[in-house]
Amino acid sequence: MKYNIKEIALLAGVSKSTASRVISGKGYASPEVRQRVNEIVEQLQYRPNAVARAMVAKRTNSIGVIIFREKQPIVSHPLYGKLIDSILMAAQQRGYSVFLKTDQEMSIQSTDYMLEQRVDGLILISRLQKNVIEHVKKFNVPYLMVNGSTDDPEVVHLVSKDEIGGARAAAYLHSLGHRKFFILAGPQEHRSHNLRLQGFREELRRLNVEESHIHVVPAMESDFDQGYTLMAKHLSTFIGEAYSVLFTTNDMLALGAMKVMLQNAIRIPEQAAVMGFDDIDFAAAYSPSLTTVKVDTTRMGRDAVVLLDRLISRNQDMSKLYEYASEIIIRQST
Amino acid sequence: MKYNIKEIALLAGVSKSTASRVISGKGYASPEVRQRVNEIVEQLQYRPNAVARAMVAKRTNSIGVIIFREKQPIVSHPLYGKLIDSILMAAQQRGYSVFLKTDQEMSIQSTDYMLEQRVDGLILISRLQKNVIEHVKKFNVPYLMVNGSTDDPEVVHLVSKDEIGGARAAAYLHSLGHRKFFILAGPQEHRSHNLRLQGFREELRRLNVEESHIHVVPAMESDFDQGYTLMAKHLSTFIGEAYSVLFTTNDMLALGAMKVMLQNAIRIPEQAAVMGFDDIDFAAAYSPSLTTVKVDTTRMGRDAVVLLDRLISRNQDMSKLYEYASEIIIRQST
DNA sequence: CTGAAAGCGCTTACAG
DNA sequence: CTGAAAGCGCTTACAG
Repeated sequence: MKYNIKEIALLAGVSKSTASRVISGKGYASPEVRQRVNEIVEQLQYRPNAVARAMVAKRTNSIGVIIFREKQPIVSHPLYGKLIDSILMAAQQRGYSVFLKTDQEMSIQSTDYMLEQRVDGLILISRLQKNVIEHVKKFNVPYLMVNGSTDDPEVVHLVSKDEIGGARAAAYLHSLGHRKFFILAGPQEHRSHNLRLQGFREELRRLNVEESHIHVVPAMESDFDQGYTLMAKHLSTFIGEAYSVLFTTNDMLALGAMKVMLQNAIRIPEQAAVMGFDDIDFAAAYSPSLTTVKVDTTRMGRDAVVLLDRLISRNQDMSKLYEYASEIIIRQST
Repeated sequence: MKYNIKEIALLAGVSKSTASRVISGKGYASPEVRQRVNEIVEQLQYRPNAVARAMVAKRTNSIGVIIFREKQPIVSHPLYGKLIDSILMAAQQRGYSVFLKTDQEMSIQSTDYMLEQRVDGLILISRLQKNVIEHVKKFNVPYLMVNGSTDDPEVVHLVSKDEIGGARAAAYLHSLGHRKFFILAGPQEHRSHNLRLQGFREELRRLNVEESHIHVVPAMESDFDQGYTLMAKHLSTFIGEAYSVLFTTNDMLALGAMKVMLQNAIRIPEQAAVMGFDDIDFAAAYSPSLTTVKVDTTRMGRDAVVLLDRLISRNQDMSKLYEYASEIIIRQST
């Protein structure tokens, strides 16, 4: 039930070359021949072998997407899920297939695998080891980074303006009258957690908020459980020292912390306000819904594909850094 | 910077055949030759071309995964995200790359695309049109269905025991003393929503719950917003007629409905209990956390790969239907 | 407009 | 243990 072009050609009474021309749609063929071949193709449900095509074209029309992340969930993480959805959609429109891989070891191995598959380009997501970039470079395959961090000015990367987002969050909360800030700060080796915290703190400084009125609790992870655990641990401090607001460097931490607060009958936002960062779907779904800083993941995903496509086909010069504005989304928690 | 085996062979001073043998690891080669080739490979960072390999092996070592779903979110849907995570992991362990595609039109096209890529096997997820199956069959490529519905006894498919799960949910709620049941039932053309509702109702019948004490509201969608909208619309009925419990055919609907209840200061579970189905991550994260029926998506994903692998390599006879027990997870909402 | 030939980068019998 | 040859399924100049 699987035919090749030779058989199609034979049945249509033409040469492989001619069959190829009509099937691939490039090159001349008389209308009669064209029709004859197409009939056979239809009848036999012939599907050209993309592997063979890739072989001669030296192009697979596929891109590799790797998410580097230590912890499960990976794809099922709300943020990355959104990104993948958007990448898939954009890739489809441009005729790319996508190989998806997650890499918990943040190793070179998954990248190597993609390289062997001869993907036309690579989208590297999240924090990856420096040596991964070094490695990819050696093979000069087009690639770009989304939401990662690098000090290498040559790397095309898409990031959100986390520092500004953090600053805006601080300004917004300050404008609401808050003067004592409790902060849950995710892993500082992550670019975004780091910049969000920095931006937030700097803005508070600018606003002359006393250092002693800012309490930062470092989080080793950045998930719901961590938010929950940490808030449970520090709740007495939070209440005892009368902090009026909690800011976290992502939504998951905020949601986890909020759950503790709700369980302890703290009224949000009356007794304490909460603000996160990312705007994952569940920020809106939670009750009370979470005020946050929105990162436009959908757009970043789409742009990643568009840019990679440009890198692949025209290889023209383009800027290396793409920054996405973040927007404050005000909801019930503040 | 991209070499082929011919160049490696040349530099190592051996024939392509020999180089191939050491690189692929099959076939004889003297230790000295082996080392010489490996050195060159290492030095040049040679990576064999998987496309060419696939060509001769007539095997790509890749599988295609397609999620059929009308609405966004697709990958970012908590349930499917989990499934993908698990599939990715299992595929990696078995040396498969995975092509991922989402298909909003539930069409044949995405499948065709995978077929052209000559994937070794196909995992079809969620509800798909009947003609997709017909189509795939023609190409006799190994495939299986996860969480879909089919009356075709030949199709290997993995499903959860939704009917039993529904029945158990009913029995559990009844045992808590509930006698008036309000139900939000997702699209009945979906196998799982349908069976969950059926199982639930049948159990109530068995328990002699009066028909008039069961109120079923049909939902056109199965997402958070739909749960919210529907509950908002029917809240007066719910309260007015003193239903003591809400059961929904999935967690998203439950969470949406719960939000309405919380906003109307209904105390959960004191005034009204809520129970969902799926056990997505946010069921546990919500406040109050949601009692639900757990579907072991992680296991289904893993098994899907294992079974597909068997289908691909040994093609041995195997059962067609794999059912997964569902387990009640009791949390704060009941 | 059409066909024979070469080639994409590998692997795999087959001889030696 | 090693190498020459054929072949996987296509496409692409090149002649005609």
